[in-house]
Amino acid sequence: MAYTSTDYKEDEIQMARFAKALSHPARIAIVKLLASMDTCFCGEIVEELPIAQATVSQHLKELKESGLIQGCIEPPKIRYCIEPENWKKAQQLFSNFWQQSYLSQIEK
Amino acid sequence: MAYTSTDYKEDEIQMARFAKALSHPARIAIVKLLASMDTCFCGEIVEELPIAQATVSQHLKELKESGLIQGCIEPPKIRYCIEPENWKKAQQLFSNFWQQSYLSQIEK
DNA sequence: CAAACTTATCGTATATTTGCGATAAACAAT
DNA sequence: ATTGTTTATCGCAAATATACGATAAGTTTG
Repeated sequence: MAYTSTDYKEDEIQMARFAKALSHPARIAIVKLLASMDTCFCGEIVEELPIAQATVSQHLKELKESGLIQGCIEPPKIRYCIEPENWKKAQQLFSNFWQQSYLSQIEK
Repeated sequence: MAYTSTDYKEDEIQMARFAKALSHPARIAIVKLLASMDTCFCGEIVEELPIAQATVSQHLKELKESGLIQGCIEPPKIRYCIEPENWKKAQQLFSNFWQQSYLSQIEK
């Protein structure tokens, strides 16, 4: 990334990171799968999606780097699940973001 | 975009579109500005951000294309504001998304 | 009409993303 | 030890995104 906290607020950068992680349908689908199944293996995800294993692995890597999910090794597989701390943080950032609108004031 | 609704659910594609629109700090900052000020002119946005006018215009275009904001011509300026319908739609998509997690069940 | 003002678009350079096949790495089972 | 299973990484091609200066397009004002 080219920008720094000198350019933008730390919260804005963090929220943009989460948003970027969710900016592809495959990653949305992956996270929804994890959120609904509690946990699952990479292989199960590959079966659900219309893309190759290598590509799924790449999307998983990005989601891990965003902090939204984590993977624990359970030889010979890897079990993926939501990362609770960052999940909550993201939830809050987005919740505040949407409600910040003057529209939200009108609705209430 | 290369993918279709054959590959992913329409909601996932739509949510990814909104997320993509918010995947850059500059665009987050712009939308926050619009949400807080109710409406404002392009020029005011340019003054707030650490990027050139041409770049701001490009970000505004992307936000418009995502449907999150709209611009009405008020010669010689252009007044930008949140697009209420899509804002609400995005708000709902994200709200459902975050709450879908098993974590949300635990919290309640 | 000319000059000033506001915003969009063009052209271009660079960086990042997406997708895949091929292959490696790590471990289990035989 | 060899084989099979599972996931990550490499290397590559194509597409998209980011940023900016220069310039155009539209409108107002002098």
